[in-house]
Amino acid sequence: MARMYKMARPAPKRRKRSGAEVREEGLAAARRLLLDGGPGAVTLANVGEAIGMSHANVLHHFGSAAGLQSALMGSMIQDLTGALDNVVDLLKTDDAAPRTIADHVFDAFDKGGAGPLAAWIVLSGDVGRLEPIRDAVGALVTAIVGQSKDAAARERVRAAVLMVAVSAFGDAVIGPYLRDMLGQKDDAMRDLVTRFLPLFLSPGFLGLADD
Amino acid sequence: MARMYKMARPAPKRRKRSGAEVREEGLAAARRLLLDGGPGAVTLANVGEAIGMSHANVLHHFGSAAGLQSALMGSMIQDLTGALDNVVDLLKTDDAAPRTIADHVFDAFDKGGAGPLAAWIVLSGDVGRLEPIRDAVGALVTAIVGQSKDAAARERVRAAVLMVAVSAFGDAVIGPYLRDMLGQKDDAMRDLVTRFLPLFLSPGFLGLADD
DNA sequence: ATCAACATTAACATCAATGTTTATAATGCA
DNA sequence: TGCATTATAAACATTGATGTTAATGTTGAT
Repeated sequence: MARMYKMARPAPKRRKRSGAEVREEGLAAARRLLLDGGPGAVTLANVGEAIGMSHANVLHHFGSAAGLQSALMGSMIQDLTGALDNVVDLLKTDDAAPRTIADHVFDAFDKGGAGPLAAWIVLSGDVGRLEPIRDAVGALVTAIVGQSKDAAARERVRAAVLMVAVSAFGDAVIGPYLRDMLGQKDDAMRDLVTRFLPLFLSPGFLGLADD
Repeated sequence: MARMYKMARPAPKRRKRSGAEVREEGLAAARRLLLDGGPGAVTLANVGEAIGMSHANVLHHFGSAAGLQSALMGSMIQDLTGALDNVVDLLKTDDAAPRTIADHVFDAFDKGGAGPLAAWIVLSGDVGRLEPIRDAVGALVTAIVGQSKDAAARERVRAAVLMVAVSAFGDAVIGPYLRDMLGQKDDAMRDLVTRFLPLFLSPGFLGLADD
C-alpha cells in the first residue's frame, strides 16, 4: 500500500545542531534519565524529548538504541578514568594528604553519578566496559609506590587502592541510605578511609615481611 | 469477531503445582535471570520458560509483572535482613571474632546475589524497599553496644557498621573486578575489614571523647 | 547562488512484553 | 462420586520501544 506523506508544512523553524552537539546533549540527557528513572528510562523517545527532537533523529545520531547505551557507558567510564588520572597527577607532583586522596577518589565515583552508572554496567553484564579502569588503577598504584619499591610495599599499595575504590563505589551507590539509617554524616566514609590509609604505610600491616 | 479456541487436546499431562510452589520457583528463577542477564532479563516469559509454564500462568500467580519484580525485591531484602539478624544472634551469644563478623556480613551480601539485587533496587529508584534494612542495622548496633554504653561508644559502633556494610556491598558488586585488576585475593576486603574493626574499640578513634 | 551533505521529521513497520479472555485440566473436599 | 476451587494454557489485544523509508529543512563550501 502507498504511504501517505505530508506534502507541505508551515515553516517548522526547526533548529539544526551539529552531530557532535546532538551526541553531547543526548548523552547528558541519557545520563540524567538513568540516574533519575533507572535503566528503563533510557529510551530513544525519552532522550529525544529531553533535548527537543524526535526519537528518529536520536536514532540517526547514535545508530541504534544499543549504540546510545554503549556511548553512555563509554562516556561514564571516560569520566571515571579521567578522575582517577587526576589523582595520579596529584600524587606525582607532591605527597598528597590522605584526606585529599580519599576526596578525589570518592568524588570520582560521586560526580556525574559514576557509581550508579558503574553498577548499571555490572548489572548489564557488560563488564568488558570496565577494562579502561584497569589501566587507571594500575597507574594509581605506580604513582604511589613507583617501580623502585619492594614487593611488600607494592602489595600494601594495591590493597589500599582496593579499599579506597570499593569504599568509594559502595558509598556512592548505597552510602546515602546506609548513612541515613545509621545517623552518620555525609562524609563519614571519607573520614574512615582517611584514617585507614596511613595504616598501609607501615611495613608489617598486611603481615608481609619487608625486604 | 469470534475467537478461535482449541476444542480438544490430546492429554498434555501438565503437572499442577500449588500457588506457593510456583511463587517460590518463580522467584528463584527470576533471581537467577536477574543475576545472569540483568534487569531486562526478568520477564514473565523468561520466568515461565525457566520453570516450565506459560507466561500467562506466571502472570496469574504474581498478579502483574510489577508484582513479580516487587516480590523479587522483597525476597532479596528478606534474605539480607535475615542474614544480618544472624549476625545479631551471633553477637548476642558470645563475643565473635572480627573475622567472623566480617565473614557473616560479607556473606549476607554475597549469598543469592544480594549485592547486585540491592544495586538494582537503588537503580530502580524503589529505595523504600530498603527500609527493612534500617531495622536490621539498628538491631546490629544495639547487639554490639547495648543500651548501657555511652554516646561515644554508640557512635563508634555506628561508624563501624557503616564501614562493614558499605565495604561488603561494594565488594559484592564490583569487588570481583577490582580485585582481579589489582591482583588481590578473593577475601582481600574481608581481611582488611577484619583488621580495621578492632580500631573502633579504642575510645579516641573517631576523635570523640569518652564519658 | 548553487549544490552537496546532512540534520530533521512524519509515517510506517516490527517486535517484545504485558495483560485479558476463555476454555480446560487437576486437585481437594463433601 | 460430584463439585467447587484453582492451576494452566491458547488465543487475542494492547502498548511501548526500536527501526525503516521517504521527504523536507538547513548549513557550509565552492
